[in-house]
Amino acid sequence: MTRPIPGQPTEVELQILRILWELGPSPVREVHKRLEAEKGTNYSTTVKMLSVMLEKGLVKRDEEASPHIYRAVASREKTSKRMLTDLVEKVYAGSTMSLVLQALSSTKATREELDEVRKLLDQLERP
Amino acid sequence: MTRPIPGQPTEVELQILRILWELGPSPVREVHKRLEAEKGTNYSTTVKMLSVMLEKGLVKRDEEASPHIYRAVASREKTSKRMLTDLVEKVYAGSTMSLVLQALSSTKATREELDEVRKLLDQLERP
DNA sequence: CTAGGTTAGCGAACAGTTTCGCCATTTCAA
DNA sequence: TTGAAATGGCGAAACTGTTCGCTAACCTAG
Repeated sequence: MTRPIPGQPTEVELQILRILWELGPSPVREVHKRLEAEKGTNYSTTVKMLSVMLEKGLVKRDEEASPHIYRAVASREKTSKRMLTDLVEKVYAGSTMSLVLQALSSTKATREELDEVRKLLDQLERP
Repeated sequence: MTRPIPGQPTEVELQILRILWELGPSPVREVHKRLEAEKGTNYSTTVKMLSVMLEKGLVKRDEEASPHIYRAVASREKTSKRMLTDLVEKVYAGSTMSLVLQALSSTKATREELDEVRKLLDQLERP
């Protein structure tokens, strides 16, 4: 398989990142519990994936502590931004607005949420 | 890589879909021209990818015509919607709004574009 | 009709991802 | 202290996606 965009997290890597975002810095055991619940994989797999991610720089770990504590390097926001940019490029040849409109029109939102978007739009228009 | 969601287009498949969306129904040769320009791959590769995509149901082809004419089965909109849903699930555990806000705040938009979003918001609020 | 180019298809090579078995090391309770 | 359990790591197998060489079929100009 080829993942042309280097550094982009793969499927399982993303799954693990999400777990780390939710749990905060955690030992392998904690990450594994979640991962196993989601897909029934082995403890070794979790260890291995984390070590791969460590090499790629997707996570860091505190080796002083025992057991080691892992944490995501990039925030959820940064990661999603990168992934969004990537998706927009791949599907819409770069127009983020097309995607926003697409996303908005295909979701059920509460009035509060829509207001929040409006507020943001106002901010963007007069900085 | 494992792509747990079956039928989701992979990297190159998406690249080809975008070409088909732009060109409309086309023979392999046309698709290949673009793909080669983008990444310098061989004609055989394009043929193979299209046949894989045919099996997956991502494209259809008119076999009467010679050369065969390929066209994307799913529209750009449907595909992006599915991919967005997927991304939102993977990164935000389901909250599309988080993603919209994220996308909006990380892009440069013209006043016209922002107005367009507003218009959509109005529509959504009173149906 | 026929040589040369175009089109289609197959199978195998290759590369990155994911999985796990097995072993070494560490930790901790009895 | 020592044995059982937890932790960490390595390397190879299994998978999937991607690429292409080779061959067959098929047009088409001469």
